[in-house]
Amino acid sequence: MPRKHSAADAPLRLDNQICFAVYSAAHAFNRVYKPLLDRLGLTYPQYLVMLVLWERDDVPVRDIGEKLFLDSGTLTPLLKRLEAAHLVKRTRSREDERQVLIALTPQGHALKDKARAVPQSILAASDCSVSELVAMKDEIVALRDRLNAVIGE
Amino acid sequence: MPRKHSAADAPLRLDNQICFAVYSAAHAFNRVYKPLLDRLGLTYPQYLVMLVLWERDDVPVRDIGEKLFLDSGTLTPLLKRLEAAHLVKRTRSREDERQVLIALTPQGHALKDKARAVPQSILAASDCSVSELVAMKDEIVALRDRLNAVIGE
DNA sequence: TCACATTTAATTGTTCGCAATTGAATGTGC
DNA sequence: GCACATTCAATTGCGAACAATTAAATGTGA
Repeated sequence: MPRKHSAADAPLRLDNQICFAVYSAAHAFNRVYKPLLDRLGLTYPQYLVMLVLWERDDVPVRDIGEKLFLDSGTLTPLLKRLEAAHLVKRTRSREDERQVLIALTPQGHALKDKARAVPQSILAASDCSVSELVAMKDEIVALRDRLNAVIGE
Repeated sequence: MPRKHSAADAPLRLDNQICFAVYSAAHAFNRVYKPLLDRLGLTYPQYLVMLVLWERDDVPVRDIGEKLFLDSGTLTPLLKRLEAAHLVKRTRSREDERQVLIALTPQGHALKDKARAVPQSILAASDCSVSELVAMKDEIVALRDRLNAVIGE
């Protein structure tokens, strides 16, 4: 007779699933970021794009997509919103007319200084030592990369 | 003179951010789940709702939301889709007419058996021992709960 | 050169996720 | 019993996220 909490059901229990842990942690991060990013006028995915651009400017959409694991269906409208906010400029590459190059505007560059406060606040909110966070991050990245390897068959 | 990779910029670098690790790992999980859940006719958030219901049936929307950290704006349309797929039934509670109770249909119950294959496939894809995954899961859940505690001031 | 595949971004349609609002039901203090 | 706040789901609007398709530019082989 199957009981309410049979051992066979353990793998299906919500609290046993690492994917739900990751899923719900991502949402929790988003909620902590929200008020911080509101001050910058950015959403979290837009913030990620800006992080990429602050590292290297004038890159094709495809490069941004590879770093963030996002495709053009997500990035095209997002980048248009960043352009509407005067943070980036989108121009067709002259060497390869298929590519659209994304470059920061002066305002986009300037926003970087304001953004420096964000990681500090997040560190405080996580209530955790830097070394612990780095260790966790490395584990999660390793897991992510193994998962992504499976997707590519 | 700020160089290309100055130490002051380290906290803003994408690869140093645990939140991006979590964010991208969540997407990677989603992509691994996709083909498995397609066979069940479920999306990942729908699968999470079914996990909750397989543990305890006939619960108000609010209870599901608390377990999954989702609100009615997300759950109402999702539950209507599950109802359209004949997996759940939505009925107003007679004790409290504000509440909508979600109950599994026979088909919803039956789907549980097919779902048992899912966690196994995920375990294989993560290419990791169960004990390692459990340890990681506990760390991530602890981090998530600290973040959620900050949100509630 | 010319047919053909590949690359790249854009578009369309569906589903999440959440903030803000609405409206009905319930509970509370007086 | 009645004004008032609270609770709950539903709704609206916006921004991701992604699959599938489209269209243009480029590369490749015969």
